[in-house]
Amino acid sequence: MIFTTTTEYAIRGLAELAGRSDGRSMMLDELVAGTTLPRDFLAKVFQRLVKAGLLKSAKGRGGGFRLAKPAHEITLREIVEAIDGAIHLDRCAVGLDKCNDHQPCPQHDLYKPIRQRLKDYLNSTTVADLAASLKTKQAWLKIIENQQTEKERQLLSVRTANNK
Amino acid sequence: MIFTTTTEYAIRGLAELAGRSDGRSMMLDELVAGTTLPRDFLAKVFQRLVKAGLLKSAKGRGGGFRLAKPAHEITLREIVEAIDGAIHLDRCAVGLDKCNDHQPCPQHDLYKPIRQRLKDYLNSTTVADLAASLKTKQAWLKIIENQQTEKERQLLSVRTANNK
DNA sequence: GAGAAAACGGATAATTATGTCCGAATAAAG
DNA sequence: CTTTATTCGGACATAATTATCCGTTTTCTC
Repeated sequence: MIFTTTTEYAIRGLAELAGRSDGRSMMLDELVAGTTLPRDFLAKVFQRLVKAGLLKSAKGRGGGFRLAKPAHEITLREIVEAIDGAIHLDRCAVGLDKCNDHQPCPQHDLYKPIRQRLKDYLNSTTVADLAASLKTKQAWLKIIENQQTEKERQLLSVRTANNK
Repeated sequence: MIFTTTTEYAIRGLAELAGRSDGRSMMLDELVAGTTLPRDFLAKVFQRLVKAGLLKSAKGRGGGFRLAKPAHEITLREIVEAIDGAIHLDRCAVGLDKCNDHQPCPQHDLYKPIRQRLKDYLNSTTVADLAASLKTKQAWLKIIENQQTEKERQLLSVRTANNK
């Protein structure tokens, strides 16, 4: 509802890159491995990010992608704008033309605080934050998974005992 | 960024209906007159709203559309869900699977308050609010327009004086 | 009952978003 | 210089969204 799938790929791709590259250049195949990111489509997305100045790329053997600046300096807003163009949160729901902060309508003002919080979030959240979140979550999922297999093991041993 | 164009048409159409029908049935041609709403597409959208129970329709001569319940009882959320299906605000930005309130990731929690405010807005804003906003804004635009033509008139009279 | 006026429903077209493929350009390694 | 490995760029394919059209059904009026 908030991001297009293309934008979401950009976000996820950058988060993976920041979280696993340790600052060095990383190839697409490497970056995509172990994720559900679509290789070829992400290639297109990354090309756009290169042109937007968020990524740097190197062709040929040993090439790949790396962030054009530190992860904590790349905001969600920059990513969204690189993909979708300037953010168009300024139209009000009622959708009459000529509605902006200089010519607001009542709905415009009602919606404004929400819009502002969204903007704040987009401006203050960086690729570094996303990478950290991604790592935390992956670790967390791993724990869950282990707990489940442990449960299955116990369940299985009980069944085996009953079948004696 | 928030609503699809189809949803926006639904919102605008309902706002026009609520603001101008005085509770009586209104034909599409009448409702669309003076707006930029696309007649034929809106017809499709309204059909969906009828099926969703937000509108009632009458065929044949003297037919048209009317709200299925009072304007202040129809929320933005109902409209959005009638068009886009159940709201899917529950995925986090990082977009890993299995992310929801029971299995959150850090980003999920950061984004949660924003999501909540959006939901509150969708739940608390009604067609009656939108209709009122629309009217206020139209009146306001009218004033602006008059001010501008007044300015042009003055400017013109100055020019005429200079050309004497 | 005939004609007119309205929403309904299905078909189709146009546009945009998403996804795939492949040769070209580039760079490193042998 | 040849091979290999990578991104780049364009072309193409598919799917979803948005938009338009037209005959059908329903209802009112005369």
